[in-house]
This record gives sequence, structure tokens and C-alpha cells, in this order.
Amino acid sequence: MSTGDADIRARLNGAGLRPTRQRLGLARLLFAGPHRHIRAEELSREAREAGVRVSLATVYNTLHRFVDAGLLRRVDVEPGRACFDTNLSRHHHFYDTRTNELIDFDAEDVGITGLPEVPGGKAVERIDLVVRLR
Amino acid sequence: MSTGDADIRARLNGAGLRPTRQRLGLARLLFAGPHRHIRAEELSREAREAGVRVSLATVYNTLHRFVDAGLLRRVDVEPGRACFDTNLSRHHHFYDTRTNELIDFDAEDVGITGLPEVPGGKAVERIDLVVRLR
DNA sequence: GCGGACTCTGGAATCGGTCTAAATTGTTGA
DNA sequence: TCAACAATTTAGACCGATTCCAGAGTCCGC
Repeated sequence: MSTGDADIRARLNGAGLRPTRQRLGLARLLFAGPHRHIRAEELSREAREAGVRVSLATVYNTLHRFVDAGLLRRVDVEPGRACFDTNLSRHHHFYDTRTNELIDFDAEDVGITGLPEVPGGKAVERIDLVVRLR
Repeated sequence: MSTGDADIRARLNGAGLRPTRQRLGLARLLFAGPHRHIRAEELSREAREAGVRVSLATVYNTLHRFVDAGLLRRVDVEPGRACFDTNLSRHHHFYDTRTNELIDFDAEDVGITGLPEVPGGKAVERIDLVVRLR
């Protein structure tokens, strides 16, 4: 897992994002350790606990910039709140409708056939598969 | 398309829902004509325009009851707001990320293979496939 | 080190949606 | 038919999540 500080700086720089104290702190929390699903409020709390002083507005801001820069992926399964996924590989999700828990699974082995033609001149950006569990 | 008044009353009764003036009015808007995707705010506006006097709270209330009763299906693709789908047949969605437009396509012809085993004792409630377009 | 652009911040504002308690309406049984 | 009661509706307060704002602070090239 790429958790080194220099590595994180490089990632931010590569994405054209200034490596500010706040961004470095949040990136460390996000990208150290295994992949994770996290919401803004939760990341804000973790930052506070880790001694990273950062406002909630900046947490939102940073998450969005990370998504735009391709450092994070946004997952929309729960109504009314956004979840951010550090796993950038091709994958889909199990979604436990009781606990709101998300579980990744690799998209490599998954085959999808019989999709209709894409309407009028549009391009497929991504295919999201959500297996809803209960 | 089942748009008759008696038919709508029967549907409500069948779902154990009292056919109140508001529910009848909203059901008419929802189920007359072809399938549609609609949000609460929008339905509220349509009701107003159609002369159906109904509060926003009741629109929300009614949509949820219709979902619980299996008269509607809820679609979550856009963050921060719920969309309701009158199409109850097995189908998936194209989602235009630019316009937020949803387009149904039949699930009959679609084959999905290679799904991993469902984690710990849970049951698959539904599989949602969203083809994101731009 | 300086200056200007980029960021961060707290607090107000917004947005979609839910809750509440009182008023209204549908249904039922005598 | 109608009283009685439960289900439903309503306005408006409230809520959590997110965005906006304008001022303060920080980073970077020179």
C-alpha cells in the first residue's frame, strides 16, 4: 500500500493539487492502510482524533477535489449522503440495506451481456453494479 | 396503461391504502400515461398545476407508502435526492451524468455472470445495474 | 522575503427530507 | 344515518448533509 509521505506528496502534485497541511493529513488518513469507504463527517472526526486540524468545509472540498483528480471514487447508494471509495480498481459493490455497509468485489470476473445500445451518441463512462443484500 | 379511476381505487385498496382525495390525485398523475421517473418536489408542482391540493409532506408520505406497497420503486443514483420509478418490471438504467436523465432498459436480455458468493448468510434483494453515460 | 494565486475557515445559508401536534376525513358498526 | 375512532393530512418547525461566502491564511516562483 502506498502510504509513504513522499509518495502522497507526489500523488497530490501529480494531480495538480497543492500539498497543503490539510490535504496531506486527509490523504494520509484515506490512503494509509487498506481500501475504505468513508463519508465526510466520519473523515472529519478521524482527522480531529488524529490531530489534523481541518474544517468540515475543507473536508468536503478536499474530497471533491480528490474525486475530480481521480484519487477517489464516489459511490452513491445511500440516499441523502455521499460515500467515498479509495478503491480505484474496476470493482462493484455489495450493499447491505440493513447496515448500509458496502463491500467491494472485483469486476474482472464479472461478465455482463445483452446490454442494449447506448442511446444517442453518448459514451459509457462506467457501469455500476450494486448487489443489494438483506 | 391502467389509468381508469376505478382501477386506481382498486390498486389503492388492494395495497391497503385508503383512497383519499390526495392519494387518488397523486396516483392519477403517477400512473396515467407511460412509465416515468419523478421526484417529490416535481410531483408536488405537477399536483399544484393539476389543481390537486396536497401538501409537500403528504407527497413525501404518499410516495413512501406507494413504495412500501409495491406501487412504486425507488431509484438512488443521484446523490442527495430520491427518484421514484413507476416501472415495476425487471429493468436497469442508463444514467446521463450530464443531464441527470434516467432511461430504463429491460433486464430480460441482460446476463450477469461471475458474481462472487454473497457474504455471510445474506440474501440478494435486487441487483441494480446503472450504465453511466456522458 | 514578496506578491499574488490558491486554500482554508467559521458561520450563515441552502437543500432535500422528516417530524409533530392539531385538524380533517374515511370507515365502521350500532 | 351517524357517532366514534382510526387513518390521514397539514403547516411549519426541524434536521442532517452539504454548499456558499467573504475574510484570513498559506504556498510557491521569483
